[in-house]
Amino acid sequence: MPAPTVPTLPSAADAAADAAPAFSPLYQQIKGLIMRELQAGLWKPGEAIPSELDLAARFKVSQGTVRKAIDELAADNLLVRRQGKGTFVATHAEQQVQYRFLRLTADDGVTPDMERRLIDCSRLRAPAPVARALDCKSGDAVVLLRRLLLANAKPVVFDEIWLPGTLFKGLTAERLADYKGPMYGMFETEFGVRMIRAEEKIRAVAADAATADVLAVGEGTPLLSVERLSFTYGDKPVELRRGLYNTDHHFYRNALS
Amino acid sequence: MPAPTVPTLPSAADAAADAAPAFSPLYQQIKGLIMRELQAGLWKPGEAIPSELDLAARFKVSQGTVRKAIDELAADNLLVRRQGKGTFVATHAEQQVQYRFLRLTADDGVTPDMERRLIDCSRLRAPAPVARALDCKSGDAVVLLRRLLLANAKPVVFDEIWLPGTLFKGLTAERLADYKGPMYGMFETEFGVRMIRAEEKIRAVAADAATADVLAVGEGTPLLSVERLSFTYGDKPVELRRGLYNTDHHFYRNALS
DNA sequence: AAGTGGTCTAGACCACCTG
DNA sequence: AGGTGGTCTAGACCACTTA
Repeated sequence: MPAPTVPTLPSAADAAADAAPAFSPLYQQIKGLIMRELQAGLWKPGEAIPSELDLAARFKVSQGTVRKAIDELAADNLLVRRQGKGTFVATHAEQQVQYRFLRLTADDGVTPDMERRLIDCSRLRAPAPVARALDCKSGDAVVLLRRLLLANAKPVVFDEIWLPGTLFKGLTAERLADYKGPMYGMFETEFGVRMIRAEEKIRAVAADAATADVLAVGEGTPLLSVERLSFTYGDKPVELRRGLYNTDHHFYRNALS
Repeated sequence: MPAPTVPTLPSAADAAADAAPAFSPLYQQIKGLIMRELQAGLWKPGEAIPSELDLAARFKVSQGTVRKAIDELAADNLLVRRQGKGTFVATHAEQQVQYRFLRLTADDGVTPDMERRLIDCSRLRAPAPVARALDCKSGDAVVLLRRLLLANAKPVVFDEIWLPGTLFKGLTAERLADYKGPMYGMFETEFGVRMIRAEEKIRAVAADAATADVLAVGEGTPLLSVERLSFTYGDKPVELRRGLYNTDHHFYRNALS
């Protein structure tokens, strides 16, 4: 087969061909197609996707092109490659690191495994700031979760978690309490909502009376305020979370490069 | 030329062939060689390195193999690729983002350009914890810098910066005050010390009297404590820094994936 | 033994930048 | 026009896993 000059993928006719130049390398188009199938739920988290040769045949491109597309998806943590076995859809469940997004470390350097304790789970109308973050209308139904994370039976993190009500219909305190493993794992398997990436805004704040109480610290104690906005496919925000961390014996770690 | 079976780079005879298996793909060996030349200062920050074809010929491998090595170095932020121009040694100077490692953002979302104000610069003997972090002996000569970062003429960050005395011989308050551009840029051009990556530990603390004074906040105000350990080539620690951030109108941003 | 991802090659052409 | 990085292909072989 002769190599055509920058062949446009025939099956990948761009839907909304706007004013944008919108011409991208083949492997980017392949990446987009794979991402769409991921989003559509064609392959479930933890499952293997078709082999590189399969996909190459399917898309009528060379293995190398598929490889480059998958490489990028793996770099984005959407896929996980395992030599000899296959390429798998990334998941928050069944993961060696219990909490992929939690950057907390104990002073002695070990990442403690933490106990979860649900405080309450209520359904209410979204306050304006929450609605703005979650990209829905003020007053829309949302779920508010409040919970604690404890290390060695001592509370370290107090979380308030807002979720869009439409996506989490049957979410109740019981189901949360029953579920073993990370919460994001449950969101995947029970609600089909997969957290892809998140942005955090970190500040230092003083503990108010209520917070001081649940965290068992003095009122006014400096706490780390971690506001997290999590996104699923298509950069759609699906979780707003505010955590208050007691950093007396733990710290938030970050790597720069 | 016939393709030998997993050819070991002839010029890359491993120095300390320890008990370690130590057999790695060709492109990893190439990556190591390029890194060594970077470390040796063969190419200065901001300069172009030889073209891919040049390096391929030099190392007697195909362009694709060099390409993969360079791809990883670019992903590590050691090199910067520029299509049509060449591949360049990454630098903290001449950079669009003034402070590559500073994750501070104003509440309105803009990354403010900040004014630097040096408080003092002193040479002293390393306290034990500093020596431990910098991997030198307690009592060794170190430089201690203290400075402020201001946004709109208001102090936001108070930094205490420890540097190994041996690497920063001629560092004085005058030279610091005179230098325009980011401090890490000066470290590169004046002292040949290049910061490659860093690790940060973040906590919430209460402002003590002295800190409250320089940051113009009340004593006890919650501040973000950002402890940064920076590394140069070979994972050698070369800077310990502790910043105290006033997060009343700014936050520390972080991306998770 | 068969299947998967991982490495390596050689060659073609494209996109971008500079003289 | 000539150089640089960027994309794409086709084919070979290696390393790892499973049956």
